[in-house]
Amino acid sequence: MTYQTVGHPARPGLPDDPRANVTEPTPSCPVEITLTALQGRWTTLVVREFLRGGRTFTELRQALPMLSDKVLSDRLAHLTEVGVLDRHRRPGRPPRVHYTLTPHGRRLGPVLQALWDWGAHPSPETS
Amino acid sequence: MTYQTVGHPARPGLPDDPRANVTEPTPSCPVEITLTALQGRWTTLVVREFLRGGRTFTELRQALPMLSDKVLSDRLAHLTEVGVLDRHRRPGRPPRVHYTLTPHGRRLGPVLQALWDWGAHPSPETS
DNA sequence: CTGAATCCCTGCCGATACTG
DNA sequence: CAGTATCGGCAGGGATTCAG
Repeated sequence: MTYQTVGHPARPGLPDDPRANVTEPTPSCPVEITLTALQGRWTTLVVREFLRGGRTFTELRQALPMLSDKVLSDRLAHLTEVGVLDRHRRPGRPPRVHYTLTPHGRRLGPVLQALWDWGAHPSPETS
Repeated sequence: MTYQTVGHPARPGLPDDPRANVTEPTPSCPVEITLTALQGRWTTLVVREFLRGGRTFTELRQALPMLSDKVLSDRLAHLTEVGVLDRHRRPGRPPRVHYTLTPHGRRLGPVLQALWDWGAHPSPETS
């Protein structure tokens, strides 16, 4: 945690970092990086399944029956690409592929927690 | 905070709530609610501007020059609708509209902080 | 079994032009 | 000044089919 401000009290979500002043949704902004990693329908639910332990393709399909194979495949590939998941081929019959969270991926726990907290808190404005 | 588990240690992002077991991206899931509120390009940057204080349409346009009027208007309407912003018409000449964060919107600070933290942390896997 | 390829459809985003 | 209306382009997501 080195991004925190030193000159004045920390304002949540507003670290004293040059990237906190971007005026465009540039990919170098940490917030954009995270949202990109979690981007796409079903992605957070897939991550949630992994927070409960390693999973194979088939197990995920059973846990999320409404998710099509193609999209599941896309999500797993995406999450692997951004360093959230590790992919392990299992030799043998039938061939299965095992996915696990990387340490980096495991750190998404607090992120989902924060998203959950805000959404779980009732908004007086929303009808 | 009543969603926390009671029977076993809390697992971050995995509260002991029936909604934590949804198998679809249903709008009632708190995580979905938050992601819906922050949905759309530029949205987090607009929220960031408000964490720095109330803003008028013109001030926002100056702060985010690459953001078109239409999209800015869309974002402000969306954020107002989900209870993040309050809208105040300023009578007089020229007519200005002032927006401020609601208490609910102010609670997005920690959310953006969590998103920032994860994205700012280097991933050993990402090329 | 675990995806990859293809196709279509929908919704977002951006630009431009117009109104109270 | 602060939006609304409209249009086009493009990318995301779902279903189906094919391959290693």
